[in-house]
Amino acid sequence: MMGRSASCDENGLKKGPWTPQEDQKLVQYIERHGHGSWRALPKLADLNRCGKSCRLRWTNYLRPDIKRGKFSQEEESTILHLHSILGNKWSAIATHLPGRTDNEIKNFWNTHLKKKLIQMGIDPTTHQPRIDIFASLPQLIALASLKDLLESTTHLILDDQALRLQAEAARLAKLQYLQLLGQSPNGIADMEALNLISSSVPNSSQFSLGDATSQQLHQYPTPLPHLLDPQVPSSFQTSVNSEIGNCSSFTMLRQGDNQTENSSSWILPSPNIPPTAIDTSLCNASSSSSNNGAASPYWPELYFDNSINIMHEIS
DNA sequence: AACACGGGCAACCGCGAGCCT
DNA sequence: GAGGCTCGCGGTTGCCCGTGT
Repeated sequence: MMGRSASCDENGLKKGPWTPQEDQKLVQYIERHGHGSWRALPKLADLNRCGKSCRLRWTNYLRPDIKRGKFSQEEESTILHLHSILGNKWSAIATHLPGRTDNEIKNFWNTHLKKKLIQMGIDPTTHQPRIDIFASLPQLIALASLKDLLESTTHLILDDQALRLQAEAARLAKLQYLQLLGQSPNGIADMEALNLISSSVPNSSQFSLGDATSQQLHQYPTPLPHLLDPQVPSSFQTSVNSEIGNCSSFTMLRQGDNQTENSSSWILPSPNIPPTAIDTSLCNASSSSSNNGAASPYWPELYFDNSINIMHEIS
């Protein structure tokens, strides 16, 4: 590979958080002379930092045109849209968000948007509904049914044998679910999703995976009412129920629900958008530019209006 | 009041691309 | 064409602070 710049810890250069004095020196120097060569800058500006650190500090924090504060709904939508096309091309995404840095967008994605998508049952990498999670529904439904059945008869059979049966059933269901996750190509994302699902379910600790043998089924809440994220509107849930295995007609609206946080409207393409057409026009095109081939046929129609322009910019 | 925990974010690290000699 | 230098990008780390116990 090509040569690489010297590491910042050479020559005892300072690392870590910047002091106001250092900031001042950097800003004053760049205002007077421009940054020029980043490698030469620290010496010229009397900073005991490496050039890389100076560049990062300037581009991510000190630049005068940086917009700080919360992301607006419009910005959030733009990021989602662009990520669905570009994948983790944060710098490319940042060029469409004036005043926002790639680092800021990346952090916002990792801490907010990614979780939001997972909670909504959407794979944050592909931006497609997570049918692998839905595929595990039968196991969980079976668990719920068994629980209901047992509950209805608990007053008749409360002896140790019944409790052992419950525990064994719960254990088997969990093992099945673990096997399912193990077979999934999205293993890690699945675990994230599971954690998120668990975190959104009251008493969800009872669904933890580490203590399968010790749990007893009668402790479980009825999973079904919670299984689909309560934050996901009913129109989506209904659609999910009827469209498992046929995701082409997903419709997802998130308008006027009881989200407490500052959420934007979430709209998945309506059935009148032929996914295959979008696949060929966008997904294929983006696969060459995106590391993950992360392209989605499942984002709002309005997002696609300027997609062609963006794709032109990419190429 | 003290401690533990988790989320958010700034900063660092390693790699690859582009340019120059 | 090979090798060196610089810059920029994306992934990751670790600190800080708010919140819960």
